[in-house]
Amino acid sequence: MNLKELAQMLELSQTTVSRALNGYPEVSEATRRRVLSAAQTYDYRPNPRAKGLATGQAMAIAHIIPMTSRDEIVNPIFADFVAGAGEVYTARGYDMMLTFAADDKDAAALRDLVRKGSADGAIVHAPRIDESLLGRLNEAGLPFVVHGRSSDHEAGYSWVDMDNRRAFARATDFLLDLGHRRIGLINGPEGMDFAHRRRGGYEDSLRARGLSPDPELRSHGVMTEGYGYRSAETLLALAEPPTAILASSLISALGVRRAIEDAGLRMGQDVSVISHDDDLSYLRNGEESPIFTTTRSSVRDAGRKSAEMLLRLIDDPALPPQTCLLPAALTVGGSTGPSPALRQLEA
Amino acid sequence: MNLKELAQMLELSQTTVSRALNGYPEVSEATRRRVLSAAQTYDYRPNPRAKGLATGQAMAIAHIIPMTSRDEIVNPIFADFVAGAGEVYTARGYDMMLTFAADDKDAAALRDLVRKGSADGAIVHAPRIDESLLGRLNEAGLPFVVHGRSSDHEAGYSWVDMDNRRAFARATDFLLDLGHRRIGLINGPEGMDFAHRRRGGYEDSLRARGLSPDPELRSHGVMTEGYGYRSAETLLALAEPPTAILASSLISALGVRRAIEDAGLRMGQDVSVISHDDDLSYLRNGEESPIFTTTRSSVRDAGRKSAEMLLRLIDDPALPPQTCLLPAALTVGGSTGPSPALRQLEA
DNA sequence: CGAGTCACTCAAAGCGCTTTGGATAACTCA
DNA sequence: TGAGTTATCCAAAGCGCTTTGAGTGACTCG
Repeated sequence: MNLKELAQMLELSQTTVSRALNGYPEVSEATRRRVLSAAQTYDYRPNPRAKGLATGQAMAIAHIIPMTSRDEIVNPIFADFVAGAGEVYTARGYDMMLTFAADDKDAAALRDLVRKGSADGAIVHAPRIDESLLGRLNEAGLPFVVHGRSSDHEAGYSWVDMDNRRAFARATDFLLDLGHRRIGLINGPEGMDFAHRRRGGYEDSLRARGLSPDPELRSHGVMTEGYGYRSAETLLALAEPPTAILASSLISALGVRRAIEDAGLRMGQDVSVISHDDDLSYLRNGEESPIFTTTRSSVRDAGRKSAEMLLRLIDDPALPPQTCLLPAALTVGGSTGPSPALRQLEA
Repeated sequence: MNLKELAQMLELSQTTVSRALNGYPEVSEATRRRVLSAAQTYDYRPNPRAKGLATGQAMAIAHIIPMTSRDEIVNPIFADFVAGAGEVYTARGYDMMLTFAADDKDAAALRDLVRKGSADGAIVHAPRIDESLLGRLNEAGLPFVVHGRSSDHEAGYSWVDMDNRRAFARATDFLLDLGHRRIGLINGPEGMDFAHRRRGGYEDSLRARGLSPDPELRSHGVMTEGYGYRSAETLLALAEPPTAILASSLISALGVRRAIEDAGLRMGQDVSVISHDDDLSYLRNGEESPIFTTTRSSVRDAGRKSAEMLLRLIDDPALPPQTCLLPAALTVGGSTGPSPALRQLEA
């Protein structure tokens, strides 16, 4: 059942039917009702492609995942983020499409998207410190929102980001207040923007207390459980091991904890741990009482926020770049406590 | 730059240009080269919507994620699966779109998809034991592939699935061979098909040795770390606790391990653990030496396989339903050992 | 040498929708 | 009463592509 047929059934022109369906004013209420109910009973649904061709609107949002290599770690955050964004899209009738942009080929893929193409807007995931994608998207004139930021990218663009710097500064402050002086940082991959910012917050906080960050206490890597384990193992084997560790993800924090226990130490007593918690639905930080002390910010929520922002941008292209900085809550769990030195003093 | 303009530049008809571009034989090699190079230099890209309208092909695959509630746990497997499928799609020029099908509203969403609509085919994720989606998709005549199966669904459909039954039977056998007699099963959510099959394999294996499955040793739930912890805690507190535990996911296995250690026991000695491992890229089971003994099957690989199967089905609609049962490798790690009874005997 | 092939190429119709630029009839108001 | 509005509706022109059905030379062959 297409427009033409429906119009014939109703003995009306396609124009009138189209207008009735799309809520244009130049249709009498009587005919509109008639059209609407006919559309209902015949279960008419406009062909999105034809509509798109005619209007130039695709009613679809592209999610762009930069990938340097095929085998790159899939971001564990991704599923939750997308679920959040998906809620918003379905409510507004938008489709959602996934694009993997391999660094070399992405130019082509993006151009495909853009040329009044398959998507009305895009969301960029996991940007690097200097994400070349952003420049290209800006040139292309496609509305887009970045989940995260790209520190070295100077041009304006819209983003939704967690306050990584502040979160890690607060976590570091918290540990310093507990008397810890040697604090390890098991961070995300070197080139990622969020990792950059987290390190910034951590180092700022240390410097603010007159401590100079020790490169030995810092590591970068893909945040697997094994990476957390190995990094912590290395840290604990140092001549002067840290009494507290900051982990960039709950997954690697699980590895950190394992390393602590394997070393015969107790987490929260011998070694304190704070992790960032993306509030992933399948990796709750102890449903009842929190195991880890964390800086928490829901990725799903960030997905929702990003989608809403993007749709706003699409609705009104004149809008200046929007930004949204999500705070992270510092919630205290069982993985932190006073530094051993402080503990001795108290005893 | 569109076809018309490109044709004008070349002083050819749109027909010829279109044919040259799409590899039809009735174009001389000379003109084809000319067209191709012009397309190259002017960076011409056909408008996918127009192409779709004209051909009836959308060049897009829908991934359907059944959801009963907004807040349902997002499947942690999803990101990896989608990455695998995405590789195949991009290689073949297909787009990938995500659809969340809330049980009540999905009828409409699916119909949208189907009516020669936005997608040429679909992949259904995480089916329940009786997934009503499948019936609807079959009626609709849209090619689709299910990741997993739907036991109660009798009509034919194509699927790619891990051999859940066999994997869990083998794991159980392995534990039985080690002398374990009380084996716990910390399974996935009750209604999910894979959980159903895993339990089947586990119980079959027990029965084959004359043991009757003890309902007390079995639990169902969403596979978070916390769920693994609580379930294991409960099991270990039984009057006659299990000496071995089967976990349905590495994430909950981490919880199981924590519970074992919190109870003052040692994994692999006092309590053996086997987990299923979906080989997720961000949750490696010990990059160097495996921590857990697992039944492993790569979800990413399943994604690739599913996508390939679907494209085959789209290319040749006459094909009968295809199936692909992926084996799971039983790899021995440090989390299993002889049962305490056997250990004593040996001593 | 004329009919039949072959190798290329083209004009135009069509995919299903929106939108422009009228048309028509019914009303208004001086 | 006749010009100016207003409220409805319509025919037809796109949107950018594929594909059908024909046309045009050049070439083969009996």
